[in-house]
Amino acid sequence: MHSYRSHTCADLRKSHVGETVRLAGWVHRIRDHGGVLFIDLRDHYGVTQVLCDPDSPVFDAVDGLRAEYCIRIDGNVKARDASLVNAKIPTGEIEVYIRDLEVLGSADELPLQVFGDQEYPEETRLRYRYLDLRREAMQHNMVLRSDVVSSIRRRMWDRGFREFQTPIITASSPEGARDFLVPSRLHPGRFYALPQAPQQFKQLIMVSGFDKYFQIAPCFRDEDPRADRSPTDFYQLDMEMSFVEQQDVFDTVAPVIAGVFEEYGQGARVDAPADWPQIPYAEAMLKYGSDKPDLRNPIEMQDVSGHFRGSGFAIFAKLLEQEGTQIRAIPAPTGGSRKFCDRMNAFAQKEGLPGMGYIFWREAELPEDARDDADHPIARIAKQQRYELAEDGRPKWMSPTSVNVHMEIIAPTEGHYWEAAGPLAKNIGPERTEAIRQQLGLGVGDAAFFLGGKPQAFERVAARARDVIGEELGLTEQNRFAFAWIVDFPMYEADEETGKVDFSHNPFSMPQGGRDALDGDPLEVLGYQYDLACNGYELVSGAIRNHRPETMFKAFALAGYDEAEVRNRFGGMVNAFQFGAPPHGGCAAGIDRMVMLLAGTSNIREVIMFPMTQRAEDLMMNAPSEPTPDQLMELGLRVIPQE
RNA sequence: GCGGUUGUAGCUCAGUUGGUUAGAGUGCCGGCCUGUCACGCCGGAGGUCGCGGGUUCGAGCCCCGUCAACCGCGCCA
Repeated sequence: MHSYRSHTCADLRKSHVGETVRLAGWVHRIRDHGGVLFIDLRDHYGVTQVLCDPDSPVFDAVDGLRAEYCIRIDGNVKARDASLVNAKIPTGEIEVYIRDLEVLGSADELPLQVFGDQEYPEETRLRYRYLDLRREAMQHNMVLRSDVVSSIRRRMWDRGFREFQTPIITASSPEGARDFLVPSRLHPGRFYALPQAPQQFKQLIMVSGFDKYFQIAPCFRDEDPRADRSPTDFYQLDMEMSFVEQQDVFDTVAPVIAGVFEEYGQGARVDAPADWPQIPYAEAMLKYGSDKPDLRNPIEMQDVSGHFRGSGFAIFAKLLEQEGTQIRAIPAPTGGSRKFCDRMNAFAQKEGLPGMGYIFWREAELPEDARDDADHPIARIAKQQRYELAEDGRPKWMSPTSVNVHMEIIAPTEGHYWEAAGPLAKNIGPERTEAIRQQLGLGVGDAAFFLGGKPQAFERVAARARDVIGEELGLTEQNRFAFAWIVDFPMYEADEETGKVDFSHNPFSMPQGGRDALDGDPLEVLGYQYDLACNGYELVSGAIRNHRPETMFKAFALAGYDEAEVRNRFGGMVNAFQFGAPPHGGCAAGIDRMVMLLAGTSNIREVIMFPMTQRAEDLMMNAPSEPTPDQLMELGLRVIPQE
């Protein structure tokens, strides 16, 4: 018999009854009934109940076992009595009567339990990651990760892509994030860098004529992490194709992504690639305040500046006199209560804004003086509200936003109207609030929130407010993966303080309109640069590349890099482009993020085997650590003591 | 670099207005229990209240500083 096992802990069924088997695994749980001991023996595959009665030659040894001992047992498979079958586990019809025991690895008292679903602080989980990983949820996440990667490889392969490995120890690409540097022993004072992405290599692979490349590639960036962003290193499905335009890349990648989400999305609705909208960057920022909108949330913001210009609400009216300012409304169907509005206002303040003005609509009786006076402003408003049914009987004011939220609301009842409530409404008067209501397509029971200033200053909070409003009002659809291509990214942006023009995204992207487009205002130039957003996350980022050296030099010149500097920094690629570079483009999809979405978590560390902490330390391996003096000497380095 | 939350038994947490000996669950140790599958019952051990300083007759609780984890800002072609 094999030294450790004849079966796994998930194998045994009624058909094995009578056999002598050998199992190995961990002691998941012990139930001691004095005369009889039950042990749930667990391995990667499942759990089998092992029974030890006083007749067993190893009774005393079994009595000494504790949770998470790694053991090997021999025993006889016996059927359980019908009343004792455990329907929760596939092996629940049998149990193994133990005859021999070998302790393969004993266990001290545990810093975290493998059994059960108790939550533990991440510090504990990361320090004892190997125990954390034994837990059911983590075993599931890691298997999912492996399956997703496998599925991606198969799908790419099936589309004619081939996987090639690119260097890990390579040259710095100083235009992007902070590099991880690796000192060179053979060249003291010089450093390699870990690639932030295989960007230049994959473009060189296209120049080399391979046509379609992909790689499950590690990427390294020395930046601070977020919940959805791993520090130090992460993995991307990196891909590139020759002789393609933007739409060709979309048509190639979308089925791969959609296929993976359908395969592992556990029944959640996956929008069909044909239905993925292509939203220009500027439109995304206006409607969602973000270039990675969550389209499960139907709320769309609108510019309502016109209604506040010269209005009685002095704060906004004055604000609008400044250049580049705007008042943006976030409609909140069904959010029409003071309690909800106040909570959202407090949210905005917590996020660092002065606050969020709001209006909400409620049904109110017509004022005395409006009842018999058809020209009374309130009477006119009431009349409009009563007759705004469309031909199909649907309220005219219903926007796509509100249409599936409250179909039952038709119009104000006789003698009533929809009164706009809230301090903001009082300041700007009934006509203006009614115009806002009509523009936003809201009705009784709804609310709208208002943010003013320069869009860059409030958009981030507006986007989060939109998320929270959609979530709290139950407008954001669950069990769905909603995708959208964000296109037409600007090539350049101006630094807010210095006004200096720099690349806003990938400097290797082809400007729309090519070389000629670069003669005008740089801030107007759009790139063939695109992202794929899914449920509020940036899942994919890519571009059609700039493969013409002269266009590239011009593009870099606009950002203040002269030809010599470009040759110095990107010499390998620039040189290559002088020898017949094909038009090409591609993208990179975040593997960790994809698995995170599929695992239904919002913490990327849940799907990374051995993640770093927020301060980029590995608590388990004790990294980073101090080098020995010999190592430093050999590398010709000296550490400057920090203050 | 900045802001916020958290830090109490091995682990997860409670701890009131600053007031006697800091509690519960779980785990651990001991005892009882032959059908449990989150087994049950009885008993026990286990505490630098993150660390340092301060206020006070008295600090887990208030103040200052500091460390760590997390969340966010900056950052992230």
